[in-house]
Amino acid sequence: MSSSKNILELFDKASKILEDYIILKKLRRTPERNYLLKLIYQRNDHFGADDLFLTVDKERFNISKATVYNSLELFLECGIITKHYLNNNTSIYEKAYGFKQHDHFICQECKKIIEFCDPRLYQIKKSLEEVLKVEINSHQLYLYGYCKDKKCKGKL
Amino acid sequence: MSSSKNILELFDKASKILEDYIILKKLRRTPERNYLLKLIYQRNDHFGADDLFLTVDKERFNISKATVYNSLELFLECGIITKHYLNNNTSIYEKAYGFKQHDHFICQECKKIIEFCDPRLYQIKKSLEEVLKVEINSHQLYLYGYCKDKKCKGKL
DNA sequence: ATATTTGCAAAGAGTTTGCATCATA
DNA sequence: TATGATGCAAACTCTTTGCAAATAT
Repeated sequence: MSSSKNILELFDKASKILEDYIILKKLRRTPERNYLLKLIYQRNDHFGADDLFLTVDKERFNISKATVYNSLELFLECGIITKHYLNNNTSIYEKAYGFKQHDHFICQECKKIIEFCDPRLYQIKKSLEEVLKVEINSHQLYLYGYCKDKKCKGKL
Repeated sequence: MSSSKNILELFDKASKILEDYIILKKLRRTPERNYLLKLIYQRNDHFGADDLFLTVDKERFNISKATVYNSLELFLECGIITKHYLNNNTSIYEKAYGFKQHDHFICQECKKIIEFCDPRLYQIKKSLEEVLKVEINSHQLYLYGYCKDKKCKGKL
């Protein structure tokens, strides 16, 4: 979700969260992970593991797919990125720290993703916790349909 | 979502929908598809393509995975089943005709799925259509958290 | 007769794993 | 120096595709 906050500042805070997590779990700092996190916070889209892999500057870093997947997993664990499972059995990711939890509308024709945030969802979640007798700590809502872009034909 | 209606009756109506669709699209009736649809309406869970494949009575039918996938695709097209993309990049399906559109809570510990239905979601969808200037024709809402089953340890 | 649907096997895409090497604490 | 992390390649899983044979209309 777009934000007026400085990207660098958010990257900085995400880095600190990662740092803390690394200390907590007695892991190790690596240049690969730092670089990947920076790449992620530089982009403003939903990207796949392979998209990220392809944007690695091959002159400066020799980063393998395994490392990309390992790093994404770690970033997920400490909550600085989120992961979505869209309609083709592949995962897409987006930076999460400093960005409001939000949901997605996906155009079935042109695949455009529109993000939105509706506070009423939180009321629904709260009341469902009681009704279902569960503890809810996250959600993903996907709306599917057709956008009305000139460029998009929409439903025929 | 559990329903008090007769399973056979629902299967019957789903079959008719399929029948109409087959005529409309000038496709052909096949015993494989009929059998698979019956298998689907006999079960009450969320199943993968392979789960369905494995329940085929090998004595009576020699059904390939390709046919399973083809059939599921067709059933989806005419709306008698629904498809979900859960957290491991595989698809699960469930019968849809005669069952209320509903959403899912997934326990992160024991993977149990609890279904629910909240009418407030429809209000949200309606108003988002105006705000986002889109046409919404379906949605999927997944809530994640911990259930409070005795059998489930929940969050540690 | 015609063209859809099938089974089979192979290909494909995305992700995970095994292992030797590297490098951080 | 002990162990976590890496790169590489192979393995794996789920899904799709190509093709010849079967079958519904």
